Amino acid sequence: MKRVILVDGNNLMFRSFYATAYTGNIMRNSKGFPTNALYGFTTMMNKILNEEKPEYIAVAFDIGKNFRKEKYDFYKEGRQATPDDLIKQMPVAREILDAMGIKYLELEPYEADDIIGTLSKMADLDQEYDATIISSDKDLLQLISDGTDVKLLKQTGFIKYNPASFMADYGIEPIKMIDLKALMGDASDNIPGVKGIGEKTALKLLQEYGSLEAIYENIDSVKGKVKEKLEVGRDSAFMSKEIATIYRDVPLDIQFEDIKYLGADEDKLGELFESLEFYSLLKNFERKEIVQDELEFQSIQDVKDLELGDEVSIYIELDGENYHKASLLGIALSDKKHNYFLDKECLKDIPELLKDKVVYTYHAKALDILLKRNHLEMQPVNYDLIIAAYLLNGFTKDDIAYLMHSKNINVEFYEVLKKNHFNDEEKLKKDMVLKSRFIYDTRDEYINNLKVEDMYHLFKDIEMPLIYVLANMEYFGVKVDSGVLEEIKKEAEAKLEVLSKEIYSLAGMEFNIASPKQLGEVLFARLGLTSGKKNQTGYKTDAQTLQKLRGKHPIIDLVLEYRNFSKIISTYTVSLENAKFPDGKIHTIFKQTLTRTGRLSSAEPNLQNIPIRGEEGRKVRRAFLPTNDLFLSVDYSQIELRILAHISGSKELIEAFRRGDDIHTKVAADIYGVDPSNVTKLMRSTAKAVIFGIVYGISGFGLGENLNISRKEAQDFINKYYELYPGVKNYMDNIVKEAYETGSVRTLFNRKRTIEELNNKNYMIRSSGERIALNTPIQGTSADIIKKAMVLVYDEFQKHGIKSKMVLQIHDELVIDTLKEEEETVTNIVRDVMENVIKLDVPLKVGIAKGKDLYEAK
DNA sequence: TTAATCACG
DNA sequence: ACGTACGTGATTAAC
Repeated sequence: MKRVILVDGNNLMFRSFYATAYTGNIMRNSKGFPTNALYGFTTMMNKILNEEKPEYIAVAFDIGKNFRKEKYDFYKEGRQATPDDLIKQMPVAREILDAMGIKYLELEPYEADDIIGTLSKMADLDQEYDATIISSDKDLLQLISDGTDVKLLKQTGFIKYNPASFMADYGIEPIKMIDLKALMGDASDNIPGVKGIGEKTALKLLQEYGSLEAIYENIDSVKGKVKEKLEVGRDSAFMSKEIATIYRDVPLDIQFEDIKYLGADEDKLGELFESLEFYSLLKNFERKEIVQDELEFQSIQDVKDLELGDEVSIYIELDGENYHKASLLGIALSDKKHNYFLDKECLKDIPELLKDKVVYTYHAKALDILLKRNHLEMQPVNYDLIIAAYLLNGFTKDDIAYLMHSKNINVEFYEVLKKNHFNDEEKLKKDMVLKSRFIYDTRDEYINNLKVEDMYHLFKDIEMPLIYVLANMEYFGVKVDSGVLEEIKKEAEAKLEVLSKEIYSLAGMEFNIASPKQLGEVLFARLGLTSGKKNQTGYKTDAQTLQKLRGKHPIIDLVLEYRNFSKIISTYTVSLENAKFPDGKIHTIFKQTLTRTGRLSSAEPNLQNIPIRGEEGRKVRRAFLPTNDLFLSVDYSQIELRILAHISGSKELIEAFRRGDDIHTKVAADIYGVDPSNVTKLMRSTAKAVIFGIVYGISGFGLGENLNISRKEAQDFINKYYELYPGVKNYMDNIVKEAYETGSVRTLFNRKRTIEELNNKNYMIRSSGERIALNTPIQGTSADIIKKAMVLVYDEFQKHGIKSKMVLQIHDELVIDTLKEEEETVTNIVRDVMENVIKLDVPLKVGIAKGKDLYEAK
């Protein structure tokens, strides 16, 4: 028996497209070509090849005119037009199939269904062949027969139907699907059926009479309303049957031998995947080199051989993404006329070579840290492409290859380079000089775009100098005491041991407490606790859910405690220890070009989420020690709310801040209508939640969930707040309106964020866009402010010869590793700079803490 | 690789 | 009728 796989290509493409399109940001390659449907389609085809191992396979598509539509113009009427982004991908699907060695079939004026029906008929007639149809379209179920089964794709997985299993599910023969549709119609194809007859009645009728024809032959034995409806809808029923019937004699003129699976042409497929940027799919096979652009350049061993103009671009390539430990592979330089590749030994000459020149680069922070690691020092560069590109487009990935591809210059992506080509010196050189050339050649354009977008000041006076502030912070690092970490770990492990024993005994079995799946089973199936919401994989067991179950069973508290300690062990002892460098310090990477709001992020390891809220976790902070004498921590007090007060112009909020009120207490007093002195802790924390919720664009429902109160009560709080602070409500309405009009929002420093979500037709995504519009100017302005403060603090330190070092930024807080003798000066500088960095309608206030470790400095 | 969870502002 | 708070990074389980 030979197996034939028949794939509904149109169906697969639509499915893949809509599976991801709803998020609003569909997947595209660096040239902006949409690739989401193709990606899903390709993985699906790979899966089919792996699972089915077909000898014969064909993929059917719709094309051109459609005979059903020609005859009945209401057919598929009212359907949304196929999105352009999907149409564009359709021809490429065919190219992919060609490269995969899979035949595709299409013939005007037939639909994919008809082509599949024709081939399955061939299989039905030929004893030697069995067909399997793959689609998520139920219409194809009518083709099920002894020789044809259907793999019906579901959201996850599939159901395989043969005549028996179909009968078991539907209670009718597969071919009767047509009659079923003739009766009940099909809204998506706009097939009318019989008005008033739905699936239930239709199935009953068919089970009783066998077919549409038989029903009408015996129409007199049908009773009541149903009979009336059938009589009225007679013509419509027969016409619907005609439309719903798959045509099985499409003149394709092919044999099964014509659709033999040939296997992939890997070179061709590789090229396609390259251009689509499907790197995960490329990993599976060796490829031919991509055709790449070339450039004339000189390879240099001795810098004496260089001739450089006044403006120079430099690009370095490292053998890893963490520039605190990666090694240099080479250096590329370009000026107006020349391109050079310099051996890595030339690094030592770079500072002198570039002295007093105007220097451009890509990722100046990595360059600066590389130099520092080699005990070299260079003047700040004048222009960093990575920063410019990020400010102009928040989606920019941090690989220059993406920028270059978007301008049709084909260099290897870093991910691929790292995997395959670090040893290929010639290739490395060629790519690197292309990169330095690109930096040089596009500089004016980027600068100009920044000016056009009113972000040149932000670029030049904040982000560019900040590069060096961050480089110094990262390079100086934070000392970590392994002994303290080890102690915390031991203690936590001991707790875990006890806790797990108790948990096992309460559960009556041993299981992996760290597995949400197993834990859910134990809590809700075994112990019978009333389960709350479910997630994709089963029961929700997160802390919020478990909190609500406290008191219902002793195991809950133990599980919460278990989670607490295991988090401390894994994330805050073991991995922090692993992150230590030979100098006994941690050197994080502050990512300057990642977040959509303008904040920094910290990684490898993240030093912006060291525990503080819980006492057990907070102890981890004892392990963070100053290299100098003490830590000074200065944090903005309620900066986001002050910014809200300023940009909304809310009179009430501004006055409250000017008076120096405790804002949460003040709002609580207003909301509850009591005197501030009578505000309870609960009232204050409720008010705090309301205020934060407002900043995030929360709904009554969300606030209710959060505070564990009814949606109505929560909504009342929100309404009350709007009533008391009309300026805030006004701001919210205006900023959303403005965002819809311009497609973007800006911070006080003009940082721009485009919000594509606002154009989405999905309500949920659009709402999310509105919340982003609301929140970004606030969060982003706060980020701008502290960034500017960091630059100024750094400058002041230099000016006064301060040896204390800024080491951490945690969004609204700066931590300074301070020398005892500089304590007072440093405190004054940091406070003054932070509070006076910008004049708002409300004062900026900071809180100050000091200590011998990070635990105390808070 | 993805989903769930939890740490921070 | 819908689905429900902004911005991050790291670990683990499970596929």
